[in-house]
Amino acid sequence: MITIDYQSKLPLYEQIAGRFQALILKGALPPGSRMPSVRSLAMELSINPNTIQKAFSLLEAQGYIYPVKGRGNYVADTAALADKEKQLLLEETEELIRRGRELGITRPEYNAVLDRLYREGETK
Amino acid sequence: MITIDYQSKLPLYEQIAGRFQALILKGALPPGSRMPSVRSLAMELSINPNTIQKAFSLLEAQGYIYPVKGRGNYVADTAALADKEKQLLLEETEELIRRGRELGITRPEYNAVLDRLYREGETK
DNA sequence: TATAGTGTATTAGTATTATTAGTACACTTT
DNA sequence: AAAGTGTACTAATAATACTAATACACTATA
Repeated sequence: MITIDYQSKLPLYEQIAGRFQALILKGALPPGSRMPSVRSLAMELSINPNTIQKAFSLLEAQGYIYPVKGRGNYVADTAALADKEKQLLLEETEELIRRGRELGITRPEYNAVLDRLYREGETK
Repeated sequence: MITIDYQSKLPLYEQIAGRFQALILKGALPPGSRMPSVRSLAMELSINPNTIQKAFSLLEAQGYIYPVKGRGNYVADTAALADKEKQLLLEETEELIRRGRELGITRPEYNAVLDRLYREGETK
C-alpha cells in the first residue's frame, strides 16, 4: 500500500503520515473508508505497531482520520478540513502582516514578496 | 553585571542573551557602547567563554549587537535593530504564504487581505 | 615588535530529547 | 471465547542540544 525510505532523514512516522495525507487528499482513500490496521501495516512494513500508531495519532491531530476503539481508524471528511486549514493559515498571516505594518513594512514590499512567491515553480 | 539562574530550564546562553536584550531595550546599554568581553563575562559568571560567545551570536543574529574582531562587541543602534526585525518578520510571512499557496490560496486572496489591512486605520 | 586583550573556529564530552520497539491491556465484533 | 482492533506504559537506542577545552587570528598599544 505504501513504501518507506530508510535513506530519508525524515522519521518513519512522519513519512507514513505524509503518504496517507497524499492518498487522502488525492481521493484514493475516500472519506469514511477504513485505514489499514496498525498491526497489519506494521507487519507489511516490518516495523513496530507503535510507529504506525504514532503516524495515525499525527493524522488524527491534523484532522485526516478518526479512531474507533476496537474497530479501526477511518478517513475523516476532508473537504471541510482543507478549508479550515486555509482559514487558520490566513489568520496567522494576517497577524504577521499587521505587526509588519506597525514596523513600517509597506504594501509594495508585500506585493514584491507575493510576486516572487507566485512566480516560483509556476507549473505546479 | 548580570545573573544566571541554574534552576531555570532555559539554557545559559538564552538567559544571558535575554538579560542583555532587556538592558539594551531599556537603554541601560546605549547604542555604540561596548559589551563586556566574552572572557571577562565568562570569568565573572564562572562559565565557559564559548557559552557567552553563543549568547552574543544570538544577539548579533537578532540585530542587538555587532562584533569587531579583536576589539569587542558593540551595541547596535535601534534603527538597525528595527531593520533586522522587519527582515525576520518578512521571512516568517513568506513561509506562511508558501504553505498557503500549496493549500490552494490564490494571489487575489492575499491581495484582498492586504487591501483590508492597509485600509484599517489609515491615519497612521 | 612583543604582549595582552579581543573575537572565532574546531573538536569533544555530556545532557537532553526524539524515535522506535517491547509488552501488556482494553474494547468490539462474531 | 476468540480474533482483531486501538491504546498506554516502559525501555532501548539514535539524534540533537548544550557546554566546555583548546587553539587560532585580529587589534591596540607599550
